Amino acid sequence: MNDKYLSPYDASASESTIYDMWEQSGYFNPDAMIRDGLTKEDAAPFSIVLPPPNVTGQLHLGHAFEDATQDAIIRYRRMKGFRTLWVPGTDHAAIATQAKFEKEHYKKEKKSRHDYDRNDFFDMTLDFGRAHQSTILGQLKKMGASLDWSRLAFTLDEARQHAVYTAFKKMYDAELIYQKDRIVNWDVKGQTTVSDDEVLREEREATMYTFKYSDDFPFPIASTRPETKLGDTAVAVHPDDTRYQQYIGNEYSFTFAGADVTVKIIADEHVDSEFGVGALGVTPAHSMIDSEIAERHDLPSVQVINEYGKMIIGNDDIKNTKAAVARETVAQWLRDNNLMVSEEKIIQNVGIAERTGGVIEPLPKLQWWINVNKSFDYPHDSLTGIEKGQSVTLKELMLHVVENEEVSIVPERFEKTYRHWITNLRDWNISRQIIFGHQIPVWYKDGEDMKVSETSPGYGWVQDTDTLDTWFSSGLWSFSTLGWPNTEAEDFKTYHPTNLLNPGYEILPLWVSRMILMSTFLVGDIPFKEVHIHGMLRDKQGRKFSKSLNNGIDPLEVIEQYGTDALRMALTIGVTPGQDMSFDLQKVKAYRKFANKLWNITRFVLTETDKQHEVYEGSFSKRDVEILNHFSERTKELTKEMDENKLYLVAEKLYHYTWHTFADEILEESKAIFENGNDSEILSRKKLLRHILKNICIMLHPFMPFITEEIWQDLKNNNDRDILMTVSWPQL
RNA sequence: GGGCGAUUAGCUCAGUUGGCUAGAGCAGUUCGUUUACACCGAAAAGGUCAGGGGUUCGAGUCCCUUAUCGCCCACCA
Repeated sequence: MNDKYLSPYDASASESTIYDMWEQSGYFNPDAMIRDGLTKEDAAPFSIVLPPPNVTGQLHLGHAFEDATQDAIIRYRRMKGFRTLWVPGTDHAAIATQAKFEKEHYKKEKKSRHDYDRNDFFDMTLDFGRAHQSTILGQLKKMGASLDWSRLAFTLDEARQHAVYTAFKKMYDAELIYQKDRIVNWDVKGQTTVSDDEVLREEREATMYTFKYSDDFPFPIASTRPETKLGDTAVAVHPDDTRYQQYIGNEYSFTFAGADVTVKIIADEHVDSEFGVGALGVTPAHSMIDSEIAERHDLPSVQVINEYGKMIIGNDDIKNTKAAVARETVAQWLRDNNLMVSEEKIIQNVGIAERTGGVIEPLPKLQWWINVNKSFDYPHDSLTGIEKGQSVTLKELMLHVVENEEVSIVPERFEKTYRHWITNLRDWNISRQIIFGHQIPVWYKDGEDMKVSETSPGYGWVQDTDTLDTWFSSGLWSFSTLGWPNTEAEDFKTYHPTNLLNPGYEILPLWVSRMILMSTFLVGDIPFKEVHIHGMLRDKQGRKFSKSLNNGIDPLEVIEQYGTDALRMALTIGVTPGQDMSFDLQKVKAYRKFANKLWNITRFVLTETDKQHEVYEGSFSKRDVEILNHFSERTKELTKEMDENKLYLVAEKLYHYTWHTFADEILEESKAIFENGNDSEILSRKKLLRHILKNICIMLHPFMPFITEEIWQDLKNNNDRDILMTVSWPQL
């Protein structure tokens, strides 16, 4: 026996050696598995794309959680004989990365993006991202992730750039991408638009002002933002509201805080007559709802606030001041002119940009959009339930594949969330006024129509300066990583659609739905068959991990102290899909003990038996047959649960069997047999111990890949495969 | 305002289509053991499955309702 079993299992001593061995074997790559006859040539494919981590920082425990789950599934499928591919990659995370880089760079150099040429700034940000990428890849390896590194992708590399531009052109040609001046979520601080999903809500105290526009105006209106009222072009009331019937259709002109305002009284179903005074001042330029009303009634739009959050009209006290300041100035003006009816403190939700924390100022901007409600003739014939040429909208496609169960969402309740979200989906604003990202492939030249092209159409053409929303490129992830737009690429043909996606529920609208949109339109197929949703990790007290709470746990430190296998078990057992889980180091500790238990079980077996015992040809004793039958029943049950991705059950049952059946019962009674039994009983039992321990290693391998591989190296027989990772799952 | 989830042992959670005496890990109790393992073993303890009502031969599981906590969506101006 190897002396190393005389001391407790030391994860740190063996894990990196084991990982190197795997990596050098090349078997993370399914092609190598086939080449060496470890996977059958005609084996069914099984593929997962790694949700690409943002290159903004390091991996946290949440990533480790995802990695543990996906790697367990991948390792299982590989052992099960599938042609198994897990594609690694990272996300350039446009605005998040740019914001972070700019902040750190400013701290050091006192220079911002405005101090650099566009290309230089882009390159600097890219370098920053690349540096994080290499850290991230190192961390994934520490986790034991059996990703095929030969297929590493980045959402901003050349191949993905080509995919992005191809996608843009196809959608533009189908008239699903359009350019339009519309109200956007403008992040004043970040100086860019953000999509609806990147706007967070924060409760803030505000004042509800009730006032009249002028003495001549017949009734008061209410608003928390009187400064925007300089841009009102209508007052909307409910059509059935008797109080205002007589005014509908009238037009009033007056000067309001120095601005010439003309409002028309209109009737709109949207107005809630119960709320406030039941009359809504319509500001088409600075409110999403109001702009919709304006569109219905064909009202003009007057912009009041610019990109810097400053007033562009109004009297001298107001013009050029910040909107928040102007609010009070206008309120004072109302008081001074005896127009103010009442002021009431209320709590309201304010939109905040997710990445920069800046207040969102809705204002009109010329932007690029994806139209989710436009009908078009479906160009593919490969999607179940939708025929080629059938008239559909992107929204309908997104709903169809989920309702049709082509894409199944686990747990099922998230289908409701998904459906609800898609149903209310508005057009997707895909342009961003930042530098780090895919520059929009649209070119302009004086006197010519704009052109969509991957490269410059020729002399004198200037490219659109906006970049694409980062989710545009990650929406392509399931197929841009597999060779698309070359639809003849081997990987694309073999591995798409992928089998499984393992995202957190918070990313369902942002990413999962976008992948479905892109894939159903561009490829004519679903991006993945199953969405296996995970919950969020929380700390011991059930709080989110966050910087402000400083309760973060570095997975690498946990690994250093307890070993990757222990961490992986802790992130697997007791975790059900979609359910949040609180993380406690106690748990990791417990599974480190388990690793050591397995270590000592091995020590016992290696001490008492040798490879010769495995080929003992006598029959098993009656008791051993009983044990074997029981074990194969368990194996059958566990295999079924693995097929259903019930990792939390399998891992726990293996833990229990190993410790409390194999060690506590079988090993204990073996001692007596070895002392008092007859030769055939002893030989039977020795063969049995090796057989079961080997199978435990095999089945535990997806969860605890390192220690099981380490043990396998000492346990394997001449006719066994060299590397446990490539060994076949028990056949029944 | 709308939607969803959670509530099971001191703590963290399982409990698949309703079916033996409701399980696991950790913590705690008692005893034991140092030639596989003290990162150990054995034994016991611990639950009106949030409350109430209903369906059923049978409910932790299905339905209704109440309560508490949490999350998501929604620019009542």
